[in-house]
Amino acid sequence: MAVTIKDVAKLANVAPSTVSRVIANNPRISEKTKKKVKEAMRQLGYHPNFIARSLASQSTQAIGLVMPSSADIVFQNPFFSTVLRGLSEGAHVKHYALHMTTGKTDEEIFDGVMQMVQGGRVDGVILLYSKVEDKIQSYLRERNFPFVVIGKPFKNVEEITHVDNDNFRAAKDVTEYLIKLGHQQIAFVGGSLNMVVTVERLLGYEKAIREAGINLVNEYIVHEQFLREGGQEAIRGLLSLERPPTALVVSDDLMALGVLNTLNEIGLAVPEDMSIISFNNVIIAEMSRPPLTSVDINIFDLGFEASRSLIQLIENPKEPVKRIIIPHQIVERSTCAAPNLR
Amino acid sequence: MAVTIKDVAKLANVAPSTVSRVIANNPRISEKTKKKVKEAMRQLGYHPNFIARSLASQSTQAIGLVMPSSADIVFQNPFFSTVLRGLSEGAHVKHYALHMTTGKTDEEIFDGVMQMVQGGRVDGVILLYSKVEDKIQSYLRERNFPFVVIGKPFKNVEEITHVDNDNFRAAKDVTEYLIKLGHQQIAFVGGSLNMVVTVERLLGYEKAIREAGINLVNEYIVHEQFLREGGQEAIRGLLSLERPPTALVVSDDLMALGVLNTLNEIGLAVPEDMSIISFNNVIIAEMSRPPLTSVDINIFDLGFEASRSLIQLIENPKEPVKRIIIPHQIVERSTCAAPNLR
DNA sequence: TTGTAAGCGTTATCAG
DNA sequence: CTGATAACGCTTACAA
Repeated sequence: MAVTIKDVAKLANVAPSTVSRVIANNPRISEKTKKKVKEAMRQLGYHPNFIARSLASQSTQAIGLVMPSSADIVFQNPFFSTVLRGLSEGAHVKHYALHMTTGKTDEEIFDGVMQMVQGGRVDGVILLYSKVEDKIQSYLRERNFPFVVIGKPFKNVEEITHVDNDNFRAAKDVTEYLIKLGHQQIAFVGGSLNMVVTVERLLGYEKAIREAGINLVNEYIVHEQFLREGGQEAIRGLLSLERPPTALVVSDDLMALGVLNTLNEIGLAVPEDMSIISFNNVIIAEMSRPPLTSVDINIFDLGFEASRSLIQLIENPKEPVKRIIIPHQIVERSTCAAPNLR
Repeated sequence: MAVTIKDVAKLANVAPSTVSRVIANNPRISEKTKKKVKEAMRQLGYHPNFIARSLASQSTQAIGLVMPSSADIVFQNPFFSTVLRGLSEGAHVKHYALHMTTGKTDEEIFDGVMQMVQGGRVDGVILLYSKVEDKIQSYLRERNFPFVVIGKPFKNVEEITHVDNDNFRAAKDVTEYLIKLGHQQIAFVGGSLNMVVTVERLLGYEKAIREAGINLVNEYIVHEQFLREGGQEAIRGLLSLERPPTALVVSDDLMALGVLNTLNEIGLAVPEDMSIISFNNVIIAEMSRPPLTSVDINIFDLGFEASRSLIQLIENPKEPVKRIIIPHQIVERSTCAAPNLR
C-alpha cells in the first residue's frame, strides 16, 4: 500500500484532517504545523490519492472527451491532433486531465459516455464534433450534466455552450472570394450532411451564390466523405458535367488534396484550369503542391477555449450559456486564380 | 445524488453486498435474486460508480497515456491520431478507458505521470515515444508500475515490455532498396537524435551503406526536426555539398513532404534528379505529388498491441516481459528511381 | 487552530 | 446462497 494521509498524520503528530487541510491549503492552519506536515509529506514521499479524493469530494478534475467513431476516417484527420493539443493545454492550465473512451459504433460511443457520466469518472464532457441528430447531446442536456460542444449544436443552440467558427460566414467569405476572382461556376464539395459543419458551410456557399445573382446549380453540390477517395469521386462527377465548374469550395483540406491529385491525373492545372479553396488549414495545406489556399479556423483555439469554458461551467454551474466564436481567416496560397475563360 | 447500490438493495429487498455480487456476476447467487436485483437496477436506472469501485478494488480500468510535449511539433504528426486510434480500440476490447495529461515541458509531463501513477488514477501507463534518456521510464521501473513503451527502450530493453517496429531493419531495407536502384550517394535525413527511433534508423542506414562497401560520408547525415521547416534546412545544406546525394532516406513522411517542396522550388525533379524514401506511411504519403514511397510501419497496430499487452500486464503482473515487433513493408510509389548519372 | 467522526459508493471478508 | 461489517483514502461538518 502506498503512503496515506494517516501515515503523514502520524509522523507529523497531527490528525488526518489537519493533513488534509494542509493539502487543500486551508488558510486557518498555523504556519508551524503546515511546515511540520509538509516536512512529513516530503519525508514519506506522500502523494494524494486522486480516487479517494474524488469519491469524497464528488469531483474528479477530469474532462471526458467524446470522439467520433474510431472506425471513422475523420478520426484520421490531423484536425484531431490539433484540437487535442488545444484541449489538453486548456485543461492543463486548471490541472484537469483528459479522459476518453471510444467505440466503433454510435451505440458503443453512447455507452461510453453514459459510463463516464453516470460512473462519475468525469466532471464534464466535451463533444469534439456536432452531428445533426445527436443522442449524446440530448442525454447530457436531460441529465443537466456540464458539457460543451465544439461546433454548432443542431438543436437548442441557445442553451448549449459551444465553441465554433462562424462556418456560415467562412463559407460565404470564400465563395465571395472566388466570385470576386471572376468565377461564376463554383461547385461545393462537402462532407457528410450529418455533420452540422457541413450544413453551415453549404448554407454559406448558397447564400453567397444567391447574393451574387448566380444560379444555384444542383449538380454543383456534392457530398463525399472527408478524406481520400471521397475527393476523387466527387471531382470526376463534377468534371463530367456539361458545364463543369471553374472553381471548387472544398470542405476539408485533406479532401482538397485528393481533389488536387485527381485533377493532376486528369491533366487539369490548378489554379489555371480550376481554382480550389478549402477549409481548416491543417499542417499539410501549406505542404501540398501547389500549396492550398485554405481557411484557417484556428483549430488549436477551438480546443483550448472548449476546455476553458467547460471548466468554468464545472466550477460555476450558474455560469451562463456561452457561444464562443473563434475567428477565421483566408490564407491565400496558390490554388486560386481568375477563371480561364474559354 | 445519484442512485446507489443501497437504493437498489432496498428496492430489491437484499443486502448491498448482494447487489454488488450481481454486478460482478458472482456465480454463487441464485438466478431468482439475480433477476430481482437486475429488475430493481433497471427500474431505478442504476449505474455503478466507477470512482467508488476503483477505491474499493484498487483498480481503475484506465490506462494512462504519456504523450510528447504538446509544444512539440511531432505532436502534430498524423502519426498520433493513428496510434491513438489503435490504443483506444485495443483498450476498448477490454473495457479500459484512456486517461491523459500533457504538459509543455518535460518537467510538467513528468509531474503529470507521477500524479496519474501515485494518485492511483490509472492501472498502467503507455509511453507513446521512446527518448534516449528518459526519467519517466526509470521512474516507472523503480516503482514497478506496469507500463509499456511504443518504440524501443534505450536502456533495459530486455526488461521493459515494448511494441516496436524493427526500425534498424527497416532503415537497412530502404537503404538497400536505394542501393539496388543504383544509388551510391545516399543521404540520411533524420529527426532528433534524442529519439531512439532516429538512432535505430540511422544505424540501419549506416549498416546498409557499409555492407555495400560504400563510403560513409558524414555530411550526408543530417538531423532536423521532424516537421516542416526541418526538411527545408536539411535539404539545402545537402545540395550545397560538392558531391550532393542522389537519394534521400527521410525519417518521416511529413519531413519528406517538406523536402519535396524545397526540391520543387529549387527546380529538381523527383524521382528523376533525386530519389526519396521515407517512413511511417501516414495518410498523406499517398496524397503527395508525387506520391511518396514510404515504409508502412502499421501505426494502428503499434497502438493496438500496446494497449493489449499493457492490459495483460495489468491483469497478470507475472506476465513475462515481451517485445512485440510489428512488421513493416515498403510501399512503392513514385519517389524512387535509378539515379540520373551525370 | 486542530481533532473527531461521519460520510463518499463500492468491494471483500467473514459468518451464517 | 446471502447478510453484516470493515475497509479503500480522503473531505468536511461539528466540536473542542
